[in-house]
Amino acid sequence: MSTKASKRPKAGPKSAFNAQDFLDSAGVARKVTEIAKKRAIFSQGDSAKNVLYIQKGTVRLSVVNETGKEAVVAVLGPGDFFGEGCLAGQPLRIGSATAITATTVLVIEKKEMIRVLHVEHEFSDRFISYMLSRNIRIEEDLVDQLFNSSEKRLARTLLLLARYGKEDKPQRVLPKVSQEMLAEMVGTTRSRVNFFMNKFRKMGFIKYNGGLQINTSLLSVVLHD
Amino acid sequence: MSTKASKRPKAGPKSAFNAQDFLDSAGVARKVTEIAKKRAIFSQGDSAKNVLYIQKGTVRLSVVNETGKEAVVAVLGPGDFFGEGCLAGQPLRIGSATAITATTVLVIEKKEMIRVLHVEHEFSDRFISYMLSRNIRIEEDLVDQLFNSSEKRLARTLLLLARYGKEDKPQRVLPKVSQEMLAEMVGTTRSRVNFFMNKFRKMGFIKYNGGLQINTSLLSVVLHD
DNA sequence: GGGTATCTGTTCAATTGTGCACACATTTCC
DNA sequence: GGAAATGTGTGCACAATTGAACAGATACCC
Repeated sequence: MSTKASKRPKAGPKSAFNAQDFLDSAGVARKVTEIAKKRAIFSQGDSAKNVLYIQKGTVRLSVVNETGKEAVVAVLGPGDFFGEGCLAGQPLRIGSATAITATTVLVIEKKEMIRVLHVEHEFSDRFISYMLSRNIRIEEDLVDQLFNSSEKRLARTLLLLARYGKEDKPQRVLPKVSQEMLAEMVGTTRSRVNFFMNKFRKMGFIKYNGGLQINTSLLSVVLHD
Repeated sequence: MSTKASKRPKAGPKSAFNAQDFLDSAGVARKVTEIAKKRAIFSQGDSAKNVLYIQKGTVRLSVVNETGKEAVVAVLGPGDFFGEGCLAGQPLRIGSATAITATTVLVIEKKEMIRVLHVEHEFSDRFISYMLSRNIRIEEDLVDQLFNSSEKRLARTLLLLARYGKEDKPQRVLPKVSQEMLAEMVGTTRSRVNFFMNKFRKMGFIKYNGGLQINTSLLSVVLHD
């Protein structure tokens, strides 16, 4: 399976907002579900009846095409919503959601979600903010695809991954991601990723010390030609 | 100027909802502005202080990179919002909005927008719906880029353009779009677009009769290999 | 510990896409 | 009308990317 294309992890950290508190106080029919590492939360083609909210863990959204190629559309973390397409009338899930690490999600029924959006302003604001920033992120990813070569896209992906756990330290050890996964995130092939990773290493932009370490400021240079 | 990358027109038609009515009834500080064909509504780098709502016309959102290449991120019509990035804290416009045809927009101040979203449920619903479908569309565009060759992307773009004015008629005359613009929408070069357009024509998928006509069902075949 | 599955490094031919260039057609605007 | 700006049809050298293969390195499971 999985041969091609895909996208980066999530952007900034979340506020102190806690969706569960709201849902509790509003008496919402919510359900907390735990998903083990590598388990599917939902699969492409499933019927779509609820919106999910991540309390803990990391979730990967991906799409598979007819020929079996897989693309990672997003990597989300605590405070992010997903599966919200059903609110726009999508009857089926257009992609799959998989837990990358052990994950806890809040399952909110579509109907409930709509009701709460009307009742709880803070919740509504939170959701709108989320949608807005997600939009910005997807649009950036799209523009990145339109403009840049796979080398630059890989550099960008690595930089975003490095920033993931925050900190502006020049060097950061990354959670382990295989070249295959990087290829799916960048939207290219593994051989291409391998080629550029070795190139970056030779140029001192990245290092392998047990985990992968990247030199943020050096690697950034790749983005600006 | 403008050499590369970009995206399709908007999706479905809008409901009978009229934002102005809401804004009027809520006593919103709104402003109606008319923009002539080809005129800029805002430009990349401008400060971002309001959200816009299209009442009439067609608007193109584009981004230019350092080297001057341009990518069309979206083509929007009546009922669509744009410039909403400022609500998520973007202080500057990350792209430009240009009127393709004579356009009438409602200019809603950021602060007002936030207030109205809290007060008017129907307006809030409308905005959320819009954000949801736009999200879906951008994500589709992204997946399209990740998976498909420029030939398929061009076919998809043409099909979406054909569906633009609705109708399921097998043939439809399109609003005139230059190959240059198509290249920006598809995310490739004009020579590539020209090559495929001629190929499609030779195969009878499209025709030039004054305007461009496309045979929807035949062209669809390209998408499925 | 040892077998198996997964990941990495590397090669390479074939395909796809880019960037130009130039002639000609069509539209737009004094 | 005629000049200038835009758009179209081509061709072509060269760059980037794919896809597939295979061997060795590592991680993971019983």
